[in-house]
Amino acid sequence: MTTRRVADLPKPTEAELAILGVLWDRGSGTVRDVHEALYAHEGGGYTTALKLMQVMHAKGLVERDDSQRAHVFRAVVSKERTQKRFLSDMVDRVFDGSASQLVLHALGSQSASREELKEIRQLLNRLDRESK
Amino acid sequence: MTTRRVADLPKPTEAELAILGVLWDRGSGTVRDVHEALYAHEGGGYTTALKLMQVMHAKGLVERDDSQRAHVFRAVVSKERTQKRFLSDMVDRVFDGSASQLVLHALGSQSASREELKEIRQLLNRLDRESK
DNA sequence: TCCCCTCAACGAATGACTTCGTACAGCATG
DNA sequence: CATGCTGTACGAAGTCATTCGTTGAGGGGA
Repeated sequence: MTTRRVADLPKPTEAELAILGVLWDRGSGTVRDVHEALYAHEGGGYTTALKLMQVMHAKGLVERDDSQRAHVFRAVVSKERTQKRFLSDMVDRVFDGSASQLVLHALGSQSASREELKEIRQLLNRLDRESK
Repeated sequence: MTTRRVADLPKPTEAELAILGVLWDRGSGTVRDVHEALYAHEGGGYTTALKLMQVMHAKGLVERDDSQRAHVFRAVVSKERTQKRFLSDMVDRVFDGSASQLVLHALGSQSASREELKEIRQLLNRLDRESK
């Protein structure tokens, strides 16, 4: 396996997702960056972070610039695309394929600010118009 | 481990969730019921379903009536509670804790019927009123 | 009674994810 | 050059989820 279409990339695991989160925030990062952001303060070993990132690279989830001694990693998949991926997986597996059921649960149980509610309402209006 | 508070129940795995889905639909079911609903048509073995349900029973996810020769299983956790659980896990892990970000993604990428949109709007109105 | 069918129990094998120990390379400093 | 620091590579071990084969119990029918 040398290359892989983006659509084929495996779903990130728990630990991989946390690492992607750091890379999305920073744009890019070394193993040390990730280790300090995620593992250092709770005793996680440096090589644990390293190994995970090597695995992620093998899977194609991250790309690596090894022109520096400390290799620089960058996420291959965008945050939005990954969020969408997780979302539709969950709609299928947990909400019987009904996204609006999920939305109702999410709105009902979690808190949203007034601005967020406004934003949701605007999207709702647009959807309403489009579905005419 | 003999008993366990509901709140402590482990998050169902992929396969466990599918089995819970059958039990939620039917109210209860035997291993054979579950096997036929999920595994039979794709060549999955009977003992695979059995083992999974034994594991689920050991974890406390299902209860078992063994007064009949074919034990009858029933979900311990409700569908709604489980949906909520998965939802908030995902909000934390994938959407940086923002439920409304998740809602926006879900509304944007998935389809919803007009009735569903209406229902969402009503909930939105109520939330808006309450946040005053 | 004897055989067959359905069932639960159990253990083994596999594969994925995670964690960590060890080895080794490059570089700077004394 | 020797030492120490920072880095990558690699493999082993542990855990968990999943799948399946085998065994044995129990009940019904020939």
